[in-house]
Amino acid sequence: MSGRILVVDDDTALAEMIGIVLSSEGWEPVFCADGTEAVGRFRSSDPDLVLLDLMLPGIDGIEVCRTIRGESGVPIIMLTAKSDTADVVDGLESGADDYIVKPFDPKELVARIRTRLRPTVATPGNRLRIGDLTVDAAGHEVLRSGAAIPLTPLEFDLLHTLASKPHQVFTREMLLEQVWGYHYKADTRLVNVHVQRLRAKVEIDPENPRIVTTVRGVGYRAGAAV
Amino acid sequence: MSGRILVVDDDTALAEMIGIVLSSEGWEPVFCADGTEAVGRFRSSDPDLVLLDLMLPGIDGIEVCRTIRGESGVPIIMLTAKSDTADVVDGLESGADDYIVKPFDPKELVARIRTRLRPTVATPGNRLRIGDLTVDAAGHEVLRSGAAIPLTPLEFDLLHTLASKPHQVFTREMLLEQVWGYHYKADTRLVNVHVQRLRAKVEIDPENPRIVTTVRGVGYRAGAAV
DNA sequence: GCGCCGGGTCACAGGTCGATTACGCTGACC
DNA sequence: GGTCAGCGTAATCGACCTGTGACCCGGCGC
Repeated sequence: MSGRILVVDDDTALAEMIGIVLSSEGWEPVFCADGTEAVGRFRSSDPDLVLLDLMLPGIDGIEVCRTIRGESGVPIIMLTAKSDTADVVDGLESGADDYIVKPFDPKELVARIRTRLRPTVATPGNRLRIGDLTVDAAGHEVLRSGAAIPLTPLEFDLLHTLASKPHQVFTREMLLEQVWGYHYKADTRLVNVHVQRLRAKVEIDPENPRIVTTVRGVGYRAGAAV
Repeated sequence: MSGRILVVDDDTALAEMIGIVLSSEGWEPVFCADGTEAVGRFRSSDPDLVLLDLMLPGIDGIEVCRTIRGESGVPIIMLTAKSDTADVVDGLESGADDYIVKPFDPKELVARIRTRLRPTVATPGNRLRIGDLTVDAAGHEVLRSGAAIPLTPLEFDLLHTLASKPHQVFTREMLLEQVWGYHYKADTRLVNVHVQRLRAKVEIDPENPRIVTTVRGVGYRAGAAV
């Protein structure tokens, strides 16, 4: 789970500390100390998340937040010394996704960033749960009640992609793009075959798939119909 | 933006206060005071958001959070008296989307709930409500009290189109264009047949349709006459 | 009562889509 | 150079949609 993070704060000492924390988690910090530059820096760096101080020289943080939110759905976390509830409300209403009050514990910062970067729904660490399976992204393996199920790299990527957004339907085109990296039109029957191979390994009863289910006319999804 | 919100808290006084706040914002609160019942209550009520106390009789809040997150991408906000950072981290890592420490300002609660319910790019909460049904566009399925109703692709498109504008009457020509893509004149009886097939699956009493109603001489609409 | 119209119900045949199997290719490893 | 796991392609089979025609039913005007 890597990502580029734009840090907008005029307190250079704090920004430096944040940078260290982010780097240690494997994220790439991009800095900006001025509100007027923030939006331009956002456009040029195209980050995966924005840490935004409310009190900024130049434009107000709220205004920056609105502008960015107007252009993008990127997660924005407000970061400020103000603790007044009214400010929290204003911040969230202006489009921020979260709000952290200084001083804060770096661990909490990391946890909240990770939550925002999490692809919709995921479970702790790098582990996804789907049905009675545990998909360990870091260890690149799939576990059922503690026992590892051997999968080929492709099968693992396929399962991992599906499990990253449980219940969301992926079309074959989406899977070809995300798993195979085919950005152009390709034979979608390829997906059928590999879903079948994946099922043969992970499903308890391949006749009635519960891990990877078919949505006729659309595609596949992780998780059985409730 | 209306929504059903499941409140899991054993402090009945607090729950009542929260209920008042939620109602005043136009949200519909559903209560649960016990951890062991929380998951079942979640499945039956199919809420749009969950407010979850960490300290619960029965199962631990963290465990409840994990279970719900394993089944659904519904936003979860942790609500707790603990202010230790480690708890915040645990809560977020277990799949919660936000974390509020008691005591809290109702305004902040509302702001954070609104933020989670806000349609974002990352979580396209494309869920439509029609009668007692939930139409999940992303998951491409229709739910009645948590249970999925199997529909064919065409039936789903038809219901989704009707549900996208509740109470609006669609002529058969409009439906042929939007659902079938027929831009020219075609046999409109085709629509009758598929509406009938759809009703046979989604209506509790097909004799008295309440999900898809007929407007004689005009067409069909989702929802009963007002 | 009778005929017309709009809509509901049913059965069937063709077609589409997905599951499954088989087979050839390739690159890694010994 | 041989072997084998992993992957892509093709062909077949079966299940399920889906469009169409036929018929029924109730309301309405004559």
